[in-house]
Amino acid sequence: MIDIRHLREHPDAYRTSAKQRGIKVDIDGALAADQARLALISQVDELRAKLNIKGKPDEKQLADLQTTKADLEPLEKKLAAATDAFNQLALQIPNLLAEHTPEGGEEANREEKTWGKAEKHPHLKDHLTLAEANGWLDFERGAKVAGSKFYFAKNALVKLELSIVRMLYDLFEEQGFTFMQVPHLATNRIMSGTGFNPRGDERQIYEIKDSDLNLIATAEIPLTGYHADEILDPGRLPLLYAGYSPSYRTEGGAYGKYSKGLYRVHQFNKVEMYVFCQPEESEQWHQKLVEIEEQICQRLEIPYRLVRIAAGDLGAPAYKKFDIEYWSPVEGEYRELMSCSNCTDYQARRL
RNA sequence: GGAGAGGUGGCCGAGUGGUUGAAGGCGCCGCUCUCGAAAAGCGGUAUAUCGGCAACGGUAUCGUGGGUUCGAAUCCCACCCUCUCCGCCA
Repeated sequence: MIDIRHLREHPDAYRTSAKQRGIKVDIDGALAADQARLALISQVDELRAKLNIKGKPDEKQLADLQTTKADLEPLEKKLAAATDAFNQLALQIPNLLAEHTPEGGEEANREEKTWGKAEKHPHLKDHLTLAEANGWLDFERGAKVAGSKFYFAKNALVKLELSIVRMLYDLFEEQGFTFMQVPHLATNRIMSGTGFNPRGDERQIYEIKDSDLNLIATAEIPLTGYHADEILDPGRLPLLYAGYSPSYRTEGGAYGKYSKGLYRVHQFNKVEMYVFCQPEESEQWHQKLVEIEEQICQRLEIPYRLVRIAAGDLGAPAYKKFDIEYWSPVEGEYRELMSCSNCTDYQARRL
């Protein structure tokens, strides 16, 4: 959710952001709905003020109160409808764009730096061939149990993951993060507050039938919801959290994208870092998180590059985003490994 | 799954239809006292939103959503959550 007062004053900034992201939103409609809403709020408040008398009314007052109440009811209904109409439009408006966000789609993503040697070794086995040959991955049986793109991980691969997570635990502890295991289900409200569409057309989320719960697509979702409805004392900030959880994604419409082996699977484990901080510190913390991600790659001796994500490749909540892509020596190209976004107050306002 | 109890401000806790946004206490902030601190005393201390340059004023908020009423923290209905006991399963 954007700041409506900011939108009133700077609608063009939001128009530009939406346009560059390739998101169609009705800014003028939202502003008009906002004005309609404001007009109704003052009318309703005025009538409510009349109703708020102190003590017991006499008969004449009582008659007036009943008239006022009759006038108020239709206005309240209008206001509720106007508020809904406004919210529906406002919730679709994406966050602002940071300065120097590259214009264009995925192809406009800008390489900021590289680390390590990017050498191609086509004679090496790819991860799937290697893992299956060693009995580390079993997609066939995964499919038997849960369908295509599900897998069993075994032995050394499991040990590798546990080891990496253990390493991250130490790193996060060192950096002052609270490492959490989180609920793997979240309500519609928390999902959409985070910026995911659990029930929309483009949804990538598994929903739980006959409930308003969904499987999380990232630990970002429960971590964002962790402080929902709370007003945080600035003295407690920054709050540094890390979450470790499976991520469940339908990956609908993923055909055509690179999807061999462990790419585009429906379930994978992931660690998420999350910081709640003062607005004026968010740029600094964003940089810090990117730095930690780089440190992780460097400790693991994984060659990578840092990429600034272009406007057209950003989701609605992100104000600024970097990806870290690791170098794949088999394919001879960089592939997405981690990402890091500054969402400013977008999720905070929704939750 | 069944039975019971309960959800009130930063925290504890009063409050069963009308000057209750809510007693009292704790905490916090300011002042007095003190060389300083503690103690004591006095005063102040919720959030959101609308209007206003501001002072300030209006509205809403006592788990959530509905309902009754001129008026609801208080009465009715549904749901959510917590605690205790029983059952069932692991």
